[in-house]
Amino acid sequence: MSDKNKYVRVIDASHADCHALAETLGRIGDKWTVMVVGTLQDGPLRYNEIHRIVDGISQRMLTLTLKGLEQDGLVTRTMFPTIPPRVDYELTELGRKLIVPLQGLYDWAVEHRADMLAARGRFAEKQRAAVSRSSSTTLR
Amino acid sequence: MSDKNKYVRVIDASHADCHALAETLGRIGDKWTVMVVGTLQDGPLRYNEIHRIVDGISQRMLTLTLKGLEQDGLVTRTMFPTIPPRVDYELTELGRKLIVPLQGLYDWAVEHRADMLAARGRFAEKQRAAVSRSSSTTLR
DNA sequence: CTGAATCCACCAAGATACTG
DNA sequence: CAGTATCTTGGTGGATTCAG
Repeated sequence: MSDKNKYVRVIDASHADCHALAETLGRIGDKWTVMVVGTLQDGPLRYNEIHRIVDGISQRMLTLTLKGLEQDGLVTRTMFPTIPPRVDYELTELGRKLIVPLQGLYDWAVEHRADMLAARGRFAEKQRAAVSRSSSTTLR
Repeated sequence: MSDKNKYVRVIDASHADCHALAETLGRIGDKWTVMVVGTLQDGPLRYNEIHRIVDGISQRMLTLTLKGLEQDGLVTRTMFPTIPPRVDYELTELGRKLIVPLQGLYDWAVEHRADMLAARGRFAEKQRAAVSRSSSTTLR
C-alpha cells in the first residue's frame, strides 16, 4: 500500500483506470450527495433532521440520494417500527473513509475559489472583447 | 494557511461552507472533465489528440468541457493561426494543483470500488427479498 | 484541423398530492 | 414521520451538419 504510490506519478498510468475516478465522481458528484454526507459526518440523523439541515432539497431528492448512498454502502438505514416511524441514517466505515479525500477536495475548493471566480471574470472580459471586435468587422 | 487546518476538524464547521465543495463538484463532477484533466496531466495536447485519447466523447462535449475548464482557469488555450489551424490545451498551475486532491479521490475509488460493487449486490438482494415478501403477503 | 450550430431524445429534478 | 406516485419541465448530452 505504501510502496504503491512510489510508482504512481500522477493520477494513473493507463487512461483506462481513469474511468474508476469518473465513475466515482458520477456517483458522488451530483448536487446533493456531498451535502448529505457532510451533514452525517457528526453522527446519525433522522430523515427529517437531514431534510431540515440540507434545506432546499426536496423530499424526493433526499429519498433518492439516501437510497443511492445506501445502495453503495456509504450509509446505513435503520428503521424503528414505532409510531410514528423513525428512520436513522448513519455513515458506514466506507462512508467515513470517503470524507478524507473529500476533505482534500474541499480544501482545494475553499483555497482556490477566488482564483476560479477571477478566471471567470477574465474569461467573460475576453469574450466580450472578441464579440465586439468580430461584430465591428462584419458590420463594416 | 497552516494554522487554518488546526481548527477544521472535519469537512466544515458550518454547513454553509459545504456549498463551496458542492459548487466545485458541480463543475468538475461531470462525465468528462476529470478525464480531460487526466489526459492533460502529462503535458499539453492538441484538440484532436484529446479527442482520440478520451474516446467516446463527442466533439461538442469536448469543446464544451475545454471551454469550461478554460473559463475556470484550469487550462490554457493556445491558438496557432497556421493552416491547418492548431490549438494546444495545457493545464495551468491551478489545474495542476487540482490533481493532488483528485489523486486522493482516485485512490479511494480504486481501493473501495470492490466494496461498493459488493454493497450494490447486497442491496439488490435485499430489494428482491423485500419485493417477493410483499407480493406474497398481498396475493394471499 | 478545430470548432460552431442545429435538432432531438432522454432524464434529472422540482412541485404537488397522497399513503401507511 | 417517512416516504411514494405522478406530472411537468429545463437542461444535458449525442448525432449530424456547416464553417473558417
